[in-house]
Amino acid sequence: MTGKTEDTVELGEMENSLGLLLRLAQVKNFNAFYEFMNNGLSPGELTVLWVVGLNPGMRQGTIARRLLIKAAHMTKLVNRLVRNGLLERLDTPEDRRSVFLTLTKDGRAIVNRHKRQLAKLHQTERAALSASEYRQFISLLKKYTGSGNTQ
Amino acid sequence: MTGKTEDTVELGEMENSLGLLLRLAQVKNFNAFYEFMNNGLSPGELTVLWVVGLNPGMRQGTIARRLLIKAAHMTKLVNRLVRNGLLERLDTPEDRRSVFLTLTKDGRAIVNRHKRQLAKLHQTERAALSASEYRQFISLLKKYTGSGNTQ
DNA sequence: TATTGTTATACTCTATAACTATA
DNA sequence: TATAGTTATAGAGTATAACAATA
Repeated sequence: MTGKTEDTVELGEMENSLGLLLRLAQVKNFNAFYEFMNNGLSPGELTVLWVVGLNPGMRQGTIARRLLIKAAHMTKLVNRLVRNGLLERLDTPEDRRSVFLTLTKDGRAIVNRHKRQLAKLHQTERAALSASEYRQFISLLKKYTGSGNTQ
Repeated sequence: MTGKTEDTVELGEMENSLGLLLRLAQVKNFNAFYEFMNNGLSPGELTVLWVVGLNPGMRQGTIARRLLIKAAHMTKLVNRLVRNGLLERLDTPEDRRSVFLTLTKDGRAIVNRHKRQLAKLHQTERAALSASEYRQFISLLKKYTGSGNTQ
């Protein structure tokens, strides 16, 4: 199978570059996502729906900060999901600057469907790794990102 | 939930989602990149320059496939780098459809400067991890992405 | 004055498809 | 016919700044 139709690309130190590897990993992960999750939703949209489902009535800014989504983009993303009937903005007397979010019935249905597909996706995602390697991979990612922190 | 715990976002199973963690990691990594690499170049541009430097005269399509850059985007990226005087297209008699790439003098200077800053960046990137954790992190990323393969 | 969210602009990257010029 | 690259279009995500309403 070593047909040498494709040249071997020398990467040097870049082969151990965290930045490049994270990008390659994300592309691979995106492909797996779109293969298993044909909801017509992007990973970002689905994540926001999921988080609103677990935190009904939470301010959109709080969610955006946790997911490292910029405020301007969060507005567009929420607009899209509201337009598609998956998300609702709640007007609140508590703080009338804020926007509080909740899922619609359709939104909850999408999240539940996603939940059932999540297992299949995870199974595919870790095909290249053993169970313990996968656990460690997740653990290191959490440590690197400082996940668990509020911000 | 009576007493709203301030700003604590519940993620549920999403807390162990490879996709979300990869995104959070990439944002963190991008921030580190822009903090240490003030070349006016994006990570993608610098990576292409680096790879061309290590593989002078290679076809741009070959490099694009290895870095998972789509052909259409690669064209724009190369145009930008050529316009900025960092990259040169070589016309070749061998296959006149192909575009072969090489660095200009300025391009080589940028890559060398980047090389010296890479150590500092890597030091920052692994601040949250021990040396052995960092090594394992890289190793797992390579395994997950199938890095080492040509494609 | 500071904060929450919105609007506007611009740029990077992705995804497709149609196109050219070679092979 | 197939391949290498280009062009065009659309959309997602990011970054920044200016802005309105509210606190």
